[in-house]
Amino acid sequence: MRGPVPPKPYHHGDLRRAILDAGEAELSEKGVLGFSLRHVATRVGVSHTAPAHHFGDTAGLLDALAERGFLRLIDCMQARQDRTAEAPYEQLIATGQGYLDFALSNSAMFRLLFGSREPPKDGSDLQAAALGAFLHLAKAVGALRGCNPMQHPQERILVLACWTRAHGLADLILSGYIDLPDGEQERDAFFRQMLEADVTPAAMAHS
Amino acid sequence: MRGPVPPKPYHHGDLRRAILDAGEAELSEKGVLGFSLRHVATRVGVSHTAPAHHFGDTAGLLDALAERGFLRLIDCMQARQDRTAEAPYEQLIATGQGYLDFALSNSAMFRLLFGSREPPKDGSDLQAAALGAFLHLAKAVGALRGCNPMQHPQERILVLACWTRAHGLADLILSGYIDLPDGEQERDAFFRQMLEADVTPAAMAHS
DNA sequence: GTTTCTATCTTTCCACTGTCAAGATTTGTT
DNA sequence: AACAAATCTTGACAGTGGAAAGATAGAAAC
Repeated sequence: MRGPVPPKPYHHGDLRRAILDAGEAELSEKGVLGFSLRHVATRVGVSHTAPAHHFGDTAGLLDALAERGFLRLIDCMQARQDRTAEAPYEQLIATGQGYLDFALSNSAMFRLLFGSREPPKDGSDLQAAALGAFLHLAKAVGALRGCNPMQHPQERILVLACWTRAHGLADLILSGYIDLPDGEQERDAFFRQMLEADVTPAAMAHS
Repeated sequence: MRGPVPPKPYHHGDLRRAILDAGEAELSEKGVLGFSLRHVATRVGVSHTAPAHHFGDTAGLLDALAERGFLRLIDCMQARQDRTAEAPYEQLIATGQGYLDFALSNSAMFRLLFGSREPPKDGSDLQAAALGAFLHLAKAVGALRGCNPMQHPQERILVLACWTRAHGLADLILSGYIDLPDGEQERDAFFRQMLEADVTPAAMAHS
């Protein structure tokens, strides 16, 4: 026999984290368009205005979620790198494949990070998180090229080029305009083929 | 002296087109997230349920708008090609630059086409419109390669590679993560640099 | 130990949204 | 002229985010 369960504490204790967790679930289930702040609050079991105190408005919560998202993106890239040979070029490919892993298994979050809203404000935590993800890729390129790409404009272009290739592929797959082959190995091979495709002027000229 | 203006015709006459026009304006002003069906109806001067009869629900209107959007995308690519030398490679670059022109000057529409919603259903008009845009790019690649890319899997990969490069760049610029240089010529040069960047294994290996 | 202050959460209310059902109006058909 | 179909309006409903004001708890001050 236990005593009467305390009905519900007025103060949640760790509401901010709980809302972020629920928001992440809500996002992956309903997508950015179907995202409901009230529904998130209901998930946690608090009133629909409780999130406001921690995140301001819906945009504030989405910002905080996106900040988390960039960390998860970095995790995905790193996870692929960890189970890949340490040759710098293989590490770079793995980084890109991790980028795709993230996009395919967290499509709504991916859309939140890139496709859905206004660009992050200068100096915001969100912008810093995005920069962190970019630097993770830059590091992989730097390891291959043997220098810090952020200090050489020409090298920085290479990082951007790698990024746009992985990103464009991920986005078009999620949009439903590029079909993926079945099977994990086939997918990886397809992505490598897309990333390494030689569309330089010289290569395109002759078959 | 004119007679009394008839107060307002009960039947609009060309409401479908009027709603599409207003919807396009609403979209570019408010974006996909801020898009309001009622507001579109108010723009046209009809009741808030009038669009339903022509487009079903909001998703139906957005589908119709996206269909238009793909036509405009083709127009943008063609417009660039028309004012570019006829050398096949230059035509291909122009196609990509037209893709960017569209994305930068119709950002909300671009997001509607790619980043915001469910993939188009098989057999839908929307899917056909999207295929049209893809074929336009494929044609430019085919002219350079001297064959029909849709009939050769290896050539098709090249089309997809070109597409992902232009698309990824456009999307990351709109997201605010890649800054564009000022000036039209500088922009074009930057985009050419990004598209032609050689990230093939051999090129990345040595500086 | 009591009081006061501040952060946290709830309740209530409002304007706005998309969609449904029913009715009004016009056009087209026979 | 009468009927049928298409078009548009009115009214209602549940759901949304946000603002304002009140309730509660914990922390700090005395």
